[in-house]
Amino acid sequence: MRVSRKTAEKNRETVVRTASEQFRTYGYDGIGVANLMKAAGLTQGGFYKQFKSKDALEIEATELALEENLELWSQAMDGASDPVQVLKDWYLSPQHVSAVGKGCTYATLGAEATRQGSEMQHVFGTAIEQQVTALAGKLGDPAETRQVAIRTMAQMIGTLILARAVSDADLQDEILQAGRGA
Amino acid sequence: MRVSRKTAEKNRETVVRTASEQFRTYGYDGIGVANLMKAAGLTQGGFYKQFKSKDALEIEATELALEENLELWSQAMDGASDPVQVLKDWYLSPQHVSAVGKGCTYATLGAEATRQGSEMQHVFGTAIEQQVTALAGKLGDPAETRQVAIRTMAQMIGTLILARAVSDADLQDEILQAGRGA
DNA sequence: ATTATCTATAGATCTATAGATAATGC
DNA sequence: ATTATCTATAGATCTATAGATAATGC
Repeated sequence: MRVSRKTAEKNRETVVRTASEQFRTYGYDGIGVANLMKAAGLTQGGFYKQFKSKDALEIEATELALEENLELWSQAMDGASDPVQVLKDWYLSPQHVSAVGKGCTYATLGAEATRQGSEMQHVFGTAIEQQVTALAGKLGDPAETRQVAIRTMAQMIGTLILARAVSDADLQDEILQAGRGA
Repeated sequence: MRVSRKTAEKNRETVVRTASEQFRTYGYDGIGVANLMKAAGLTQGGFYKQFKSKDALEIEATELALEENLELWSQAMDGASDPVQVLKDWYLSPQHVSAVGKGCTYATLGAEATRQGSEMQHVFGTAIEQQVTALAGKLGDPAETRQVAIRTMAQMIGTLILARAVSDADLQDEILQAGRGA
């Protein structure tokens, strides 16, 4: 039953990574500790030896998801001559629309974060600040870049949420196209 | 205990209206039938004589919330010479940011709707289509108006979600200002 | 000997139902 | 007599804890 400390550390990371995808897919309240641990290949009993509470895991999993976000945006824009257009095309692709669990955390959990208390808001606040700074760095005019970066982020997030909320394929297409344009 | 049919119908409407606010505030999974009925001034036992299931109430309450949305946007733009700017100023005001329960349903429940099954997606799809059509009707150039309407909606929704996800007042202000500008 | 994970379960909460109560509506 | 709402509760599920099990690490 017992595993080595190295394996235990790996198991813990697997739980956080699994949770970061499951929360994005089902919401914080949409999946319980038992199913989370099962999805990570473990049993529920071990959970509270690794984490203080489900709330604590929500924070850790969200931090990981938001770090991945930052990394993915960076990669998408890397070396592009028109970084914003490349970012939009990647972010608003059908692949990202259907990749809910591995996709943008702002779009999946941003609205729920508002209800999760001040610690979660702090996690989102820090991440948004970093994301805006990183995106602004890719742009030209330093005076307006932060405002442009925020508008670009908001536009993409709002577009992805609308596209996903819709079942009609034509309307979804129209929404994504609008987001990619101007 | 029993009340007149007229009162019973009124009670049912109170439950739907209360639910439309409570779901926006706490999420579909964040409030139970017992607390919902208590918030409407009734007890939980009567619920299932009025509604088939909690899912059925979620659909009805969301339909009502989305109808109110359409109405509010319309009112905000009514008679304005620059309807989009007026709409943005109203939508991205500090009042709307804090009025979660009575505020925009796309921003509070749009991401969760994706997980609630095809019936809920259909409800959102229909509402989005109506909202886009109504907003496009307020704009000029008929060729691009739907795309502009969608972009405006997405931008506002994304901005509101980001603003609410943040606890830092300065960052929230910066986000809202970016959304109101160009 | 220590401890990572397991099985089992306590206690709270959630959806849904059953049957009692009392006012309406024929 | 009918029925809108109430109290009470069944059964499922959720978070969290207790104690058993068996492999690691001194």
